[in-house]
Amino acid sequence: MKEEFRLDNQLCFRLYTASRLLTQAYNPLLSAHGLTYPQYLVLLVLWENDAQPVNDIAKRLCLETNTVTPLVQRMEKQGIVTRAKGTNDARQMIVSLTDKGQQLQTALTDVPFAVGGAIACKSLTPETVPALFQTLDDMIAQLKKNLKRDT
Amino acid sequence: MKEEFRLDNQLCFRLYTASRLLTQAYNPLLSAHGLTYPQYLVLLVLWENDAQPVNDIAKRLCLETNTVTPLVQRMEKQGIVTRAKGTNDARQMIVSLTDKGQQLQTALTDVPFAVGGAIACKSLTPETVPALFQTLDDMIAQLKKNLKRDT
DNA sequence: TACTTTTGTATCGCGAACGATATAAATAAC
DNA sequence: GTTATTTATATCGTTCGCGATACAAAAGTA
Repeated sequence: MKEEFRLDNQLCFRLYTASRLLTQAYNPLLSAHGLTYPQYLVLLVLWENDAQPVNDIAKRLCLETNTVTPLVQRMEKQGIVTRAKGTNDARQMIVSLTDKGQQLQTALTDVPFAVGGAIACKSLTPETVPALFQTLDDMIAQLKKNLKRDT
Repeated sequence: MKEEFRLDNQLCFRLYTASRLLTQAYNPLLSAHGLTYPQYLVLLVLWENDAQPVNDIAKRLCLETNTVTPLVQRMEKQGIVTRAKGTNDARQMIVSLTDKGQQLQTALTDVPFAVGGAIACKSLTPETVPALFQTLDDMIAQLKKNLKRDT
């Protein structure tokens, strides 16, 4: 058994597991409002800048548009967002928050804190978090560059 | 716009993105052998210990058995593993590697190195990786504990 | 022994995620 | 100005991932 194949040596498995478990921590908080985690991410994007085309949302979340399109379609069906053809560019589909979508920001105020509590551990301190963010951002940037190159 | 809602302040979004992009880096290497990333994880588990029940594989990967069952069913169809009822406990379904499954370990020898190259960046050094592993392991342990408590 | 509870898998349904493909609109090339 | 190319979405098919449910086997209990 080669050392490189040991599950405990895999960075990817750690990221994969941490991501899934952390998403699970969000779930009860979000599903109480009929939301999923990816839908919550779309809301974060729109709360920062309302009325964005599907493509911009996808780019911001590093997702493909064929993931985002059905995602926002479901959100439209729930009355959280509206979808309207772009006026400048008729190809674009502009996604905008409804009142309900805006109000969710208030309803979800305590979500970040609740999740923060669920992951609080001795390895995550005000000193270590910036370094962790830096490392992850660096990795993400590197992966984006390398993945794009293969296209 | 509250600071806690800024996408750039979200740990979960970073983990989610890093995990997905890193998985995408595995994809061309694995799909060349007809594998997906979760199937590769099952192989890592079985290469360490062959002939395990579905439940043990699921626990090792922090997945639910209703995710692993169809996963190994597809792998069985591909001739990578076999599934057989347990002799001690007839409820268990023991998953074992076929010769083809064993040989994949040789065929995939260079995968860890290729992926290592794709994420190589200045934030990932022999000095920083152990700390990163520690932080992620710590987070994962904490999340497991808190998620279990809600059950 | 008979009954209840727990455990291990499996099935179903739904929402992602993404490769592949299709289509219309905008842009570039000629 | 017509044709070719690129761009923005959308649709389709497959594989996760997981909550809910079902069911048989094992373990615990009376």
